[in-house]
Amino acid sequence: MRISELADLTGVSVATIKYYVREGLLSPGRKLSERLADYDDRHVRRLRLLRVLRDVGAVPVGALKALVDATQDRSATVHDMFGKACDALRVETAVPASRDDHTRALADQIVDQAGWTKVRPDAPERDHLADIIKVILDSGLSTDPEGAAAYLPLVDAIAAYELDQIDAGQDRETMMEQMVLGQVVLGEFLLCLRRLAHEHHSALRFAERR
Amino acid sequence: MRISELADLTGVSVATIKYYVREGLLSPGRKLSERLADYDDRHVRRLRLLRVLRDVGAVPVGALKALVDATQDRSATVHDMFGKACDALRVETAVPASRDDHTRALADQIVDQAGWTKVRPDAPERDHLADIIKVILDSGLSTDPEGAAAYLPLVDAIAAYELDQIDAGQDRETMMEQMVLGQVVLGEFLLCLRRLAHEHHSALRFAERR
DNA sequence: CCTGACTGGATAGCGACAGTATCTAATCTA
DNA sequence: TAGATTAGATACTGTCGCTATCCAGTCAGG
Repeated sequence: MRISELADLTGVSVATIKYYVREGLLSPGRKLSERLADYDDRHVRRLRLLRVLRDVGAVPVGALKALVDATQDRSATVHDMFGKACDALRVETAVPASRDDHTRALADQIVDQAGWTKVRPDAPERDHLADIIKVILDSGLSTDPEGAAAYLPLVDAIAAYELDQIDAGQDRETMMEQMVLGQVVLGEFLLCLRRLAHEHHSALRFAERR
Repeated sequence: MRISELADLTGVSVATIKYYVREGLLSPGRKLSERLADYDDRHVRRLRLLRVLRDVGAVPVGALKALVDATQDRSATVHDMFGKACDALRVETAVPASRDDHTRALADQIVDQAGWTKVRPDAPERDHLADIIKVILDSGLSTDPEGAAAYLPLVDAIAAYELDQIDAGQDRETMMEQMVLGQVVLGEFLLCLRRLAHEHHSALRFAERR
């Protein structure tokens, strides 16, 4: 199919498609001649995926590039690929405070306590967790620092459920797609449900309070 | 205190403080004279809060303004105020697709099933949930549309725990602060834990797979 | 009293980001 | 053969969240 059809089919403008090709998010079409290339349904799929990630998850274009690159490396295991996806999808929280050994230790302790033995000891996510813990402690949010424990089984159940949804029988590109969509869209789903639950529980507690 | 002290204390530049005052995120200092105003520790608190919301949650300045405005309305109940906070903190997912009655019905059904009876029938979050459900269905993410049911008790437990952390004995501004911090920072915490859990469970399932 | 640093307020500018638009020369299609 | 379309390059736009500059008035130290 030609580029204009691809644009019509996906609702993405021709200019944007060209931009994505330039940025390496989308492979160029198969060249038929100097001024004509052919796009197939793999392009349609990819483009739809990219749009969902941007529209729903506001994933920056640079992160999308990292995701594409991770899929490309065919020597890595699926798990390595997923690890790179997690790294790319983590929003860089700008916490300029210097690294803090204490909170980092707390973070490791939480991972330990959750029983997530397979998390790389050098996973960047651990530092990120430490940063967030630092913010929580600094802002006096948690009177009970062990309260995190309450989250762990719940989060574990959610993550296990989501991973079970991924069909191991598919090719790696499809699996990556499911992983990334799960991470972003179901993450949004989760936060949305949580806001609704907040509204309900806040009503139970504070409806009368002025 | 003078503006330069406020800046030093919070690590926010004088120019940025002026910008926040312009945008209505921060009240102007108490005027001592034509060219001098006094800032107190309420300004320090507010400023620290604003920075956390921006640095950790990437909350847009416009949403921060909505939050401040919601706190200002002293006639509303605490619950109304929290409702406005939820509205402001929802990232506008650009799903240009037309509203869909079917997914909206599904959304209402989920809220129902969760037992969140106190959620306003016209809560904007319901539409947002409908949009996300539409994306989930369109992208063929969920083979099992009832799978959402698995999330509900977990999310409910998390939200209930978080609301219980809010100290009803405080003034409304402090309660709002706790609510908003909980929403944003603990939301980030939750997603961070989830990514770690994803890494663990992905290792269990796909470590060998190439 | 003088001088230089600082202030509130207004306005203009900047850099990153995510596209858009324009142009060119070639090529396809009616 | 004429009008539309294309790949590719380059330049432009609009939004966001600050920054920088300017102004004139004021304060604090010597």
